[in-house]
Amino acid sequence: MSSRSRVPRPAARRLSLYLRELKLRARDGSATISSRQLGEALGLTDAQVRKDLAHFGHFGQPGVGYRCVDLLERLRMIMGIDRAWPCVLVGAGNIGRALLSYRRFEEDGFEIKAVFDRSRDIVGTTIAGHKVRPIEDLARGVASLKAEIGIVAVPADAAPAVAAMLVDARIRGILNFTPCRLDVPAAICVRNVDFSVALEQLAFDVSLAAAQDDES
Amino acid sequence: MSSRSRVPRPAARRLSLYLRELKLRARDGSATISSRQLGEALGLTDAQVRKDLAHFGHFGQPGVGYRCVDLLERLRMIMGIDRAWPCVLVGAGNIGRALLSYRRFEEDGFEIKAVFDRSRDIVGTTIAGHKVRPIEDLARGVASLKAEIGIVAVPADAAPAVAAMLVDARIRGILNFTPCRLDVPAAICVRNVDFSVALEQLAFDVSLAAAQDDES
DNA sequence: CGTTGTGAAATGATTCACAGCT
DNA sequence: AGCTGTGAATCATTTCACAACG
Repeated sequence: MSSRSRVPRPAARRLSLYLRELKLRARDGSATISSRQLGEALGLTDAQVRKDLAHFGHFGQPGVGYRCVDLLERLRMIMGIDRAWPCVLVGAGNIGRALLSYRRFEEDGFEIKAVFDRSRDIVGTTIAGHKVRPIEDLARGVASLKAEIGIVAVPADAAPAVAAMLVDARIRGILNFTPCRLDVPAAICVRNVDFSVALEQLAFDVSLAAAQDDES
Repeated sequence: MSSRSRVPRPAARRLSLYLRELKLRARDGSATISSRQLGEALGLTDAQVRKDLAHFGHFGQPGVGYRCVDLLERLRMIMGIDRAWPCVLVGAGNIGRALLSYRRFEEDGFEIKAVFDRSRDIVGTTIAGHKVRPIEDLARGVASLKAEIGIVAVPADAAPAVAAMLVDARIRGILNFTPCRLDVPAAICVRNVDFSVALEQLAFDVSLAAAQDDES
């Protein structure tokens, strides 16, 4: 489809939020939703919702709004999640285990096809139905499963090596749960989920809110 | 300190990134770091680093750069993490367990002071040194521990009720691991960590990268 | 009516470029 | 020399406001 180079990045990132709200509405049986309703649910203005969606096509009906199920399906196509995304997980520690038990991924086509760990104690055990394989099998596993996304949930010190292995294995994207900045070729997408950063930013927000309280 | 209303939000969010890199440099024994080095490590331009930091004060020395330990301490003050932040965790499932074992929080002054769950099977057990308490004790616990941050790691259906309880308990900030948008008064800060959203955005990025490959 | 889609205006953020300091 | 801090210029995003539509 058309050139998405002109789509503002913030707009592209909000698509997941629209998707989530639409799933809820569709499940609740709403036939349509207006940009105002969608915006209200997400803390955005109606104009922003319309402009965001308009970057990708003409999905709405004047006087009516957007048909939930329709828009849902269109967004899935646009985001590339109208198909299965085979994933591999590296690291079967606490975070890895939590991810394996997190059923919500599968709803969206993300399926953890294999789990790898370096610890001899963990390799061979089964966690939430997944047998843990030795890290040495990673490249072969990625290739044979045609996995495109790698989830890194290892201790920080192992992260660079794991990232390098995933790159060698021709992975396309990495979801990084370690606090390291992974140094990978530009063609490989990385998204970081850092709990400490999230907590710090929250503390910052709370501090600022407290400072504003004091002012008034 | 001065009015921070004019600090761009993106700049404020990058402070955590600067902090993380500075910790590394300080640990490695670097005395100073230039805006260019800091930017390179984080994928930003030197000008942006300087402008970001200049929003909060004059921390650098022309011809030299920034003294790592100094800047580290200043950033901690600015972000409000130069003190302890007592936290409570609600939900002792897989994610909650992972968080309890995540030692990195404590390094930064975030300490989980109490854990609550609604399941009779889990209440009373001890996880990573924390005894799990019944959810009914939440309000009392928050008050007696003077907890300011609540971490929500419960199933999605329980999230709204838990958020309401935390609000009633006079919490200041919520770190939300559920895929729900929590509806709380404006004075209460919420930061969401949604694994599915992260995966979706990653898949989107990968799709776009693939589309660009095809073009060329 | 109410709602979308969209140019135009306003706001916000980043980059540039350089004076001034060490 | 090397580097910071910053006004000015550029670039990006959001909001406004309204014509066109069902």
